Amino acid sequence: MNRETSDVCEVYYVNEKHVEKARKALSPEREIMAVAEMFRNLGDPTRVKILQALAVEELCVCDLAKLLGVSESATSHQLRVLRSQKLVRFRREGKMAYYSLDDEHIDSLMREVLRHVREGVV
Amino acid sequence: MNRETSDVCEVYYVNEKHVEKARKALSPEREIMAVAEMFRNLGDPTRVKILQALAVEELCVCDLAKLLGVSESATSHQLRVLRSQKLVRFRREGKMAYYSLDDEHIDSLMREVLRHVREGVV
DNA sequence: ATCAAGTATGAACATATATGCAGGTATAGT
DNA sequence: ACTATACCTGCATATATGTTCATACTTGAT
Repeated sequence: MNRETSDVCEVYYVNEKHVEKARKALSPEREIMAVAEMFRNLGDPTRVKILQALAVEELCVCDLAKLLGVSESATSHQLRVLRSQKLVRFRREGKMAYYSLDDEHIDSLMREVLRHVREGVV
Repeated sequence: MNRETSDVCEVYYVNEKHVEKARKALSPEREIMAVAEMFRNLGDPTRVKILQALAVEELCVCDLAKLLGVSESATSHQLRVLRSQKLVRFRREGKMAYYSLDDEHIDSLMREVLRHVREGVV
């Protein structure tokens, strides 16, 4: 019944106060997009494996390809994705390109998610 | 591609020691898959917004739909994804379904990624 | 019991993603 | 110079993912 007339309506259907409060907590759009893209780039089994492997020590593309059981081309593609997000970096040494984690807290991020996943099983 | 003929090649081309060492560091396949799926589910702008909003306070579907500017159906779909990963939980109160973060370290995870993203801008 | 509100689900469509292939670049050794 | 090695990149495409529409469910009120 006439709900936009009284002052009660605000807390009746869509709670505008709550919506406003939540809206203020949101990051700006470009940050949201960046965060989502970062997560999306982490959201592939092959890339997760790459990051876990690189958490131990730096590896070249052919090592990674062998480890993952996929072609070097595919490995390179995935590394490009990870590079674009500054998740891994690489150094050239002669013909080889050695990849490593760009950041230590990438590893801690992975571990935290792993913990969450393991809890979920319980 | 494959060159496992001489005894020199092991430390020359594909470094088997490194590969083996890295392989041992990898989580079992199902955990890798779970981690990847978790990240993938976090990798959508709408879902990131939902989590940021719920970090403040619990909200019902229609509040979230209003906040996000998408249909309630779409909101519900996204919430189902988040529920499947135990990222959010909900309680029914009458007709309403109030959603909240399932876990406090979801929030800390989000913040850590946000930090990484902001560093990247520098 | 009927109706409407709030939410959930299923299927179809549109878009995005991962991978292999083929070709290309850069470097080391001869 | 030339060749081979290690890696990178564009293109094509099969698969996966997100969104929309229509429909079904659940609850509270009449």
